[in-house]
Amino acid sequence: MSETTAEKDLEKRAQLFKALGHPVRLLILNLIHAKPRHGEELAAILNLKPATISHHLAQLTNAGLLQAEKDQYYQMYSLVKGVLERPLSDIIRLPQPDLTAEVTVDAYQQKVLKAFFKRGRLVQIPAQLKKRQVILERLVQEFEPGRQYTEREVNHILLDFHEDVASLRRYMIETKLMQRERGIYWRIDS
Amino acid sequence: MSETTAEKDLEKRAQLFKALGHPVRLLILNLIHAKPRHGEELAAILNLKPATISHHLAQLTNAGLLQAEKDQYYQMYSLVKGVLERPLSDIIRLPQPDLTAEVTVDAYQQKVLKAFFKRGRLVQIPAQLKKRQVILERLVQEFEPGRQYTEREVNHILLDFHEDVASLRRYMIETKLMQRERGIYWRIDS
DNA sequence: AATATGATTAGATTTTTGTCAAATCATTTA
DNA sequence: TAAATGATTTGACAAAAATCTAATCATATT
Repeated sequence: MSETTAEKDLEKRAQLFKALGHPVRLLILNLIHAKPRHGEELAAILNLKPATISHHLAQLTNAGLLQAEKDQYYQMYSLVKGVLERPLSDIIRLPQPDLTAEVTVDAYQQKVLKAFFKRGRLVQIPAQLKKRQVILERLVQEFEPGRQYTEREVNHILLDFHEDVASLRRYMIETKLMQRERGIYWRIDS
Repeated sequence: MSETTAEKDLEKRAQLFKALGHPVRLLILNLIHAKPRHGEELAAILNLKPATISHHLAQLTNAGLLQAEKDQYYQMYSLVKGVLERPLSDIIRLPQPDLTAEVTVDAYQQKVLKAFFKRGRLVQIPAQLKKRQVILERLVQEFEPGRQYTEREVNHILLDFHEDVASLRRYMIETKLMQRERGIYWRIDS
């Protein structure tokens, strides 16, 4: 199983928030914000063991929020400034937002389509709006854009999928996927 | 144990980041960012059980990132817009930054002071710069600001704390806590 | 060189979090 | 009214995270 870069990136973004998602680490950031400090000092102030502080500092450094610098044999930690100014949305948002949206819609639609089509035929017309919509959008693709159909032709095409062609026709019109005038039907491009 | 409001507030801030600190929840936010969605759809897309999604949605809603609205018998989730625009620093920072700083410095200093003073006397002059600094800052407070002291007077005062007054005097000058000129010493206000 | 001090790592334990199956609710359609 | 569907809650289990003690490192002081 190879991980895609997008996945790794996602994990990294979550990691940044995870680093911020602990009260002690927020306190540490505030203390260091006042001035750079070393671990022992933080441990004394926060009443925690140095090992624990070390652990928290490692997480914050890892996430790119802190930087360490040696001073004598103290390890002085200071804020990495730019990061904190970024808005949440900046970190939440994925690299290719539209790509995500694409894959997405498909997954749900496919589930519905799979549930209602058996051997190429429509088992049932979904009662629920959202599911029916998915089905109708599939069916309308059987009609060529721009071309005009008589009601008889429409029925013929729809009969391949379900016997209740009257309902299907009506739904098509209702949802504005098709339009009718004087017995002639045509597909409406979305 | 009564919690202070500051503590509760801190916990709440951490909670917001915690809600963001999981890859699945970042994906959910991105999906909902594209358009409002209901739980079942998210479950289908992310290939997780509805119960799990419900759990994640509850966390995001709790943190004030999502809002839910009934549509038929779907629960449609959408983004609470303002929140995502806030910069990280806005959420990290505590209400009273200076108060924190105060309490803070004290805790470390007190630890050092406690370690080196026994029964009012200085057990030992700390070898380490940072600790010595804490001690010196304490000692210099024995001198009145603005007043001038002879070396003999200085020795007299310091002898109450430690026998090696020569070293203490030297450190005081080095660290610019006091100044000397022609045998006269005086305290320097920071 | 020996000692002291702060930082880090490793291992163990406790606590918190993520996930699912099953049960329950609420709403809508038949 | 009965059946269907999505949402939520509960309980159980697995995985991850927080904390500590003890051991090890690195640097500085004596």
